Amino acid sequence: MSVDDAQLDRAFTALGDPVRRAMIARLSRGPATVNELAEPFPITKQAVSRHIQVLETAGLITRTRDGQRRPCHLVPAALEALTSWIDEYRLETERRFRRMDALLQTVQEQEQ
Amino acid sequence: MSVDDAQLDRAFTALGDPVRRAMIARLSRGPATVNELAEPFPITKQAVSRHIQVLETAGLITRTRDGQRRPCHLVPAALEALTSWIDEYRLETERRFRRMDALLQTVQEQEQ
DNA sequence: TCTATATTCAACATATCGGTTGATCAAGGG
DNA sequence: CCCTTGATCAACCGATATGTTGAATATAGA
Repeated sequence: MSVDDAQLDRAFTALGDPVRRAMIARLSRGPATVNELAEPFPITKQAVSRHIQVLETAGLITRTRDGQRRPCHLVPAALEALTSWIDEYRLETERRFRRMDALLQTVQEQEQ
Repeated sequence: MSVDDAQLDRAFTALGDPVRRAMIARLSRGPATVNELAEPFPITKQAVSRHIQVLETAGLITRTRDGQRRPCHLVPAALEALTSWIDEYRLETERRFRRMDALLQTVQEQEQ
């Protein structure tokens, strides 16, 4: 289950901001409204509202309705898509390193 | 082994660009110079050079020297730090979902 | 219905980003 | 000692990001 390039752009860029990462951390403990998410930050509700829109556009959160509130919910599958992308290249690199180590080992044994 | 907030900013932001992600993909298959990394892209070498600096500042790559070349190498540990950050919150969310499912199950059984 | 609360929209200022061109620096090879 | 090659620095430009304030919208509740 992979996502397109533009969606990866939006998701990684969304995580590149400390306010939005703090919101992710908060939402991992349960849904929260705009006001609740805004509480820890010294910025306006409007600014928070836009951070939330960035996270939603990136697919990292979804929003429901509860009267006049719009609770936000984390989307674990979206986070998983990001770790999958990263891991593909990290694991390839680590495999390559191990092959190099093994080769070096072999060469050293030959020399003896 | 965690990294500070500003470093996470830089690393996630660095991954939020398709050119830089393509460079990461390329480097997972082995070291490459600025010219080699520039080859697939219709942009100037200077622009590529700056993308590389962004990746280096983010700690995602390191650079060695080979004569006048400056080969780039992927740093798997830096990638691992990012997946760890993401996974912490994804796993917490998934655990919470499972607790909610279990609770719902219990309630439904009570009703019968 | 009137008012308060939750959220968003619009317009604006400022900063950063990603690209360009042109100049510069550093190392190698004839 | 030149000249080429690899890479970077500096100045500039247009687009986008992040914050502000003020107005608008929508639902709740007396």
